[in-house]
Amino acid sequence: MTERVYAGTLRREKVGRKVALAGWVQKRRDFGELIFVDLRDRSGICQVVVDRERGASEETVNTAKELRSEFVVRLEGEVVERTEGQKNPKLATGDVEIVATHVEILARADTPPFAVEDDTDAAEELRLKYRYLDLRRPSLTQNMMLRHKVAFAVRDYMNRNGFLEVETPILTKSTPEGARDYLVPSRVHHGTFYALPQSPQIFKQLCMVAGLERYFQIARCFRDEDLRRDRQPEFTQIDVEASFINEEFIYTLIEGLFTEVFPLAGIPVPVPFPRMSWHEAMERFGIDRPDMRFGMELKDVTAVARTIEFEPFRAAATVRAIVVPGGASLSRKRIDDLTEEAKKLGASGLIWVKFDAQHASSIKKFLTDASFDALRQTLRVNENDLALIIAGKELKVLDALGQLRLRVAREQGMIPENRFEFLWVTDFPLFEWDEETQRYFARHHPFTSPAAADIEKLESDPGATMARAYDVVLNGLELGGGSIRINQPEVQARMFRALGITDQEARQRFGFLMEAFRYGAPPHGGVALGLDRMVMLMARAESLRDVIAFPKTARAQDLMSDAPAAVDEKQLDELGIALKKGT
RNA sequence: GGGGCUGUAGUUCAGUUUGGUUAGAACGCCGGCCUGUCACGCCGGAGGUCGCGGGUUCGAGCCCCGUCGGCCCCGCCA
Repeated sequence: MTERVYAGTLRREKVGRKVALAGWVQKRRDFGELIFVDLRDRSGICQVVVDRERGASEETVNTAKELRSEFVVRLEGEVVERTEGQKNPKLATGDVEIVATHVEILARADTPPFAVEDDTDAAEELRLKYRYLDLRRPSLTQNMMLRHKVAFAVRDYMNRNGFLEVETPILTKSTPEGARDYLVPSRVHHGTFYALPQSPQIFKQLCMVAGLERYFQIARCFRDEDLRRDRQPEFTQIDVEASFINEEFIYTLIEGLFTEVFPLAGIPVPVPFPRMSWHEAMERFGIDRPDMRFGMELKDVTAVARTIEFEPFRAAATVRAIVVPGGASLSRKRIDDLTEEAKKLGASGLIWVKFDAQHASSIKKFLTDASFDALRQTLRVNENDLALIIAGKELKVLDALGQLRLRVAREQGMIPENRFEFLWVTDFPLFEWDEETQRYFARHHPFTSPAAADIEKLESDPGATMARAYDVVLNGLELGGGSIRINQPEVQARMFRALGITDQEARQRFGFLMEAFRYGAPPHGGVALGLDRMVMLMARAESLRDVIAFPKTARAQDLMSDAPAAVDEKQLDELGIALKKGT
């Protein structure tokens, strides 16, 4: 039997070879006794010629006539160079074609509900229902291949660096706090539930207590929260933990990993990555994961604003601005829309100043020539720039302006394509104050170590305590984050107290971890990277759905299998579960 | 939980403003012809639960109410 080769790999070097191809019919072009068939397999597409005048029997021609889109075929023939004028530069294999001697239909196919081709305009809803057809489209096939390459490279790299891949339980225990858990009822113990892991956090720390020293896992994680284009309810983390290490070890490890992974998609990775404290990120970009591909940084104009007879400026704790280059040409309507957006983002209002001949501004009657010039100098604007100014409480102002910066940049086309700006964000506060519940909660998680110098602040000034935590950011997207953990039981106890968790609650929720730490926990720390997001950026995809084989919709359903679905009464009985009326 | 957009042949859409004869187009599909196509071409043909349910009306794809699904954003995501 002739050896099968992949259709997309055929090039001029293969001319003269007898080969077999197997795959799906992309397209048939029928000229009677001459038939062209585009054959697709996962490697690509190659044109096949079935020609009565070039050795194809009548039977072979008749078989080729029967072919329709998505039929599965096996065929044999010879690789032949096309004559000049017959070559197709649009096809990677366009210099050659297969002159077929034999064609066999392995499986027939119904007409697909949409054409299997890259530039499909089929609705995503339809494509998700027939996901196996969607995945045949070369761009999705290639995304799956890229994802495999990334996962494979990660395993290889981690292995070379002495990390052991350890599987942790999927059926685990709910730890309230954090995201909503997916629950799995226990049949053996009615009324109790497993939770699917939000991350293997506690187990990987137990691996450190267990003395495995270096752990990693390509781990599925589950969070029952609403979806976004970059958020799926189940997703994959590259989960890493190591003992006897510090922050620098993690930075070097991950930078090294990225220098092997991102080039798989042609993306260069200059190391080391720049680093920025959380505080600086907030001040300059109004966000803890700044997109460094463009400027338009936030500027502090509080001092100048105080000189303006405009009450909101005088009353505000702080006044900040961004400068939109050439933004003076923005229409009044557009600026009004931005004002609306700013209000939705929590700003009390949006002040704008155009640095054009008219000095147009929403506060023109308060704006003297002197203050206009002072603003011009402080902001270092050019002619025809536009300043967008927000006054108010510091965090609200920074946050709203940071969001506005991103929207304006997107709409004004200020974000360069094909640039990849990596960044470490460091020195996070350990706690965040929650207005709603009037208490502190852990910004990262409750096992994050406070900075050595700040341990005493756990009791005296929790809000000022810095964490040994870090995030790795790419183009404004959080790729991952981690921390050096607490390994001293008494520090952990103080941490729980600062979080308002009683000893009893702590024992109930994390007792096994607390107990484990009494038996000698090495200093350790780690990081978790979003594999899906990494592949999404590498594939230049718009949505996580484009890099997950079988993703869920915005309402967390699988349109192909129809999950989630009702179950039999019998199944519920076995679990001791009765549904509430009306559901 | 809130906001925006959206659902009409297999597919992508038009038709909804101003309710009115038989709901159109392109691609795809089916049959025929065709030896250099790769958006093949030419001739002929079939194909509709206007998401679903109810209401208003002499009459609803179009108006009203409800409901289901898809996408994006806010909240949420330690």
